Amino acid sequence: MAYWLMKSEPEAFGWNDLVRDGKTEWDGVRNHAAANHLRAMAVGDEALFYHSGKGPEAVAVMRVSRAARPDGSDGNWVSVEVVPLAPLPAPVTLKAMKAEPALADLPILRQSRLSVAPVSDAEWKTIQEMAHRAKG
DNA sequence: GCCAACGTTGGC
DNA sequence: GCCAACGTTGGC
Repeated sequence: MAYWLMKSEPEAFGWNDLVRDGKTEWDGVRNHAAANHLRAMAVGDEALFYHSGKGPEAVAVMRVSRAARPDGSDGNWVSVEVVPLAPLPAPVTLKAMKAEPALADLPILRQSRLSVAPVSDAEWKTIQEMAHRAKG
């Protein structure tokens, strides 16, 4: 199973919206690198829901419930379906991630505009631990 | 094929 | 609100 991180502006579509809807089509990705990550997702993979914009932070975990398929737009863009799993015990802020040496290679820290990115097993574990620690 | 101009995203 | 990073477009 692979891990991912997916960004959305909460004003447009946030974690609460996903919980309310029960599932969502993760579409609108118009960046080839990010789209390739969507294509690499398998059902059962888990992804951090990351709120971009003001006070950027990872807030929850969701699960990929359907692999990538064409999203119906022009071109070869794809979407996946995701379902909510659970909120993190406490949000993990971008600031905290930047301050954590174990996350130095996290793709979103190296390329802030990448909206869908892989997270390694070790990085995932680190972020989970940070979330538990932040809860206190 | 190169590069300047422009638009978008996202952090601060 | 501003700016940096990045991608795309269009002129040459």
